[in-house]
Amino acid sequence: MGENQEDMGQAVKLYKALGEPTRLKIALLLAKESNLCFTAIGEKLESVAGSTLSHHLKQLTDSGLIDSRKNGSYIHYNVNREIAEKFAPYLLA
Amino acid sequence: MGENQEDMGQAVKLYKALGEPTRLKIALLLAKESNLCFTAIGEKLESVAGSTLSHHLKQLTDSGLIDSRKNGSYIHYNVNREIAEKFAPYLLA
DNA sequence: TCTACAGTTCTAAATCTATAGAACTGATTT
DNA sequence: AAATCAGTTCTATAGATTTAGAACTGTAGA
Repeated sequence: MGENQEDMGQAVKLYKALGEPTRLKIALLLAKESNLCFTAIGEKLESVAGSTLSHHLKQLTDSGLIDSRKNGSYIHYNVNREIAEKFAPYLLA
Repeated sequence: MGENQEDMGQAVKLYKALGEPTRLKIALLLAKESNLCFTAIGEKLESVAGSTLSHHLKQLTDSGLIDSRKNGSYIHYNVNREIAEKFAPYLLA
């Protein structure tokens, strides 16, 4: 087969991350607007607690779909476009 | 935005369907070999009860990712390639 | 230094999901 | 008709997931 086990593991994580409405929204937000930080993302979602948002962002970054860069006390998030194209180009459409 | 609510709903269902190891395996199996029927799929997975397999196939078909065609007492399954290309081309790689 | 802000971790509760056994429907074969 | 095979539905259970409050860490600013 063309696919190996590591890929399968990453794919499951990534699709599981996207298979939840709030996280899919976050991914779509970040695909549209780069470099949003934690608070900015939270403001674009209606009523999500900080602890919940943190949990969702962790799953998305753990899957490899989004990258984070720390700048001072802010963390900026971006979609990893190479990964998105391979696994979920719908995000970039 | 380019994405509408219906698309979001379908996308969540589809990614949720793929975000589980057994279902991802099924999708990869079907991407590689077309027209497998229920029992043939079950045989390619190690130890999955029929009721469980039925449940998984329902989720995959409900998401639109796989199609089913009844032929006598058999049901044959196939990946919907148009949907796969848009949402998860990784399956076809 | 003290306060405020950005984000994380801990803990707990409610909900959801995966799983399979048993009983079922409907088509096929003998 | 009776038995068999393909697949579904019902029911129950163990485990995972989502959610948020509270307490926390680290950075920035007054």
